[in-house]
Amino acid sequence: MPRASDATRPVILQAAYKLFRRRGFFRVGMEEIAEAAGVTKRTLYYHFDSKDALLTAVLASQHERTFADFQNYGIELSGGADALIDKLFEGLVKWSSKPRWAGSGFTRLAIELADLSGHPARLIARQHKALMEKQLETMLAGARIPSPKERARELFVLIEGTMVMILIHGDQSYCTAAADAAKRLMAVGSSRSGP
Amino acid sequence: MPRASDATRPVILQAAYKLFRRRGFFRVGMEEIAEAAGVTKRTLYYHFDSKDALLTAVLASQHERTFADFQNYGIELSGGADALIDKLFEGLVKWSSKPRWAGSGFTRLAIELADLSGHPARLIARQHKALMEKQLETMLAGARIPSPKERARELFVLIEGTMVMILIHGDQSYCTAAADAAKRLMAVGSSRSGP
DNA sequence: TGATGTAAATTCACTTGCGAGTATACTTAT
DNA sequence: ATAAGTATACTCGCAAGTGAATTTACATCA
Repeated sequence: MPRASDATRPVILQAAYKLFRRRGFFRVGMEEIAEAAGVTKRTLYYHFDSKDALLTAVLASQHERTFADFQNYGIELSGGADALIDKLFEGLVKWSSKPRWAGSGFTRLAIELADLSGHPARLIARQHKALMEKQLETMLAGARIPSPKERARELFVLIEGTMVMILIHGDQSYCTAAADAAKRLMAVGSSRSGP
Repeated sequence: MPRASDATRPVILQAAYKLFRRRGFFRVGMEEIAEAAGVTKRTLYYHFDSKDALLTAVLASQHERTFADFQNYGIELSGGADALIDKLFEGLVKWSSKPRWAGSGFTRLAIELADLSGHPARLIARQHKALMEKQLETMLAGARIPSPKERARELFVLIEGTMVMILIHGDQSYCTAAADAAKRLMAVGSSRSGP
């Protein structure tokens, strides 16, 4: 009983992303994804040629969602950089509190496929991170921070590192530590403190 | 033809670690590990009860090695914090230049087993990272940095984040960016820059 | 309006291969 | 002789991917 042409795809993509993010790529089977999406495995293969193709589509779709959200996110940056940083890291605290949180799906996949640098999913993850960093730069520029490009990169590294540490230790206090560091970095800019 | 009693174990551990770090846990088979170690799969199961047990032993053994190295590493910190930071991030540049580099094996495993927080290997990875952070604190204290505990944590987050970004983008310039940020963080300490 | 052909969409049941783990026999040091 | 250690040759289950039939939406035509 075929449903409306392209109503199934989004359902599959959403179910697959949920599973991939939580348990990784290799430990999730197509059967399981099919069940979660309420379809048969064969239907999966009707919509996606292979597991790799599904992964690639999932990441692409998730990038659309996430990146759009992040752009809206930065619209009302009435406060300065400190307000932005607080908002970012408070958001991370909230996100990482979710019961089965397992970090960024993009980061997770990049690491899981660390040795497969040519994999299309890797390319998407890379582009996603690059765009997010760029968007962060735009936000910092909007907050009148000098050298926003350099500061954005530093902030991004802090955020990624924080997510890893929360994942490893299950300790969200890394958020406040990183937020504090980030604020100081934005304030200080890149002036070598003379000897 | 049995070799000297416990000569085989280290060989297996080394071969397994190499493979686990490069390709992750789930994509490496016991057969493959056996071949790499120059033994049969059955021999693996003689020395280790299961793949999980092998993983746990591998991480434990690798922690011994790495942590000892890192302790010696900090012995001759003649220079101040800046010298230490340069040394750390230059080391990271060198390490990440290796042909098949795939980041820290501990981080990789923690992420790959993100949903299995009870897994013994996760515990070892966690302890390892905690000890490394502690050792960093000791080094910073030796370099007369104020609040070494807080600074060590910030530095650690930067390092982890840098490794992730290098892995994602294949771009080592994150090292210099992070090193610069780290130096400023150590210099500035945690003084809120008043408005 | 209503029959009907057609292609999109879905299902059930299957093959196939790989990988974890094992039963059992063999080898060598002491 | 005996026990630690290694090898050969298996079982077994799971997961990726497929073949062929089946169901429904919808356009077209009498």
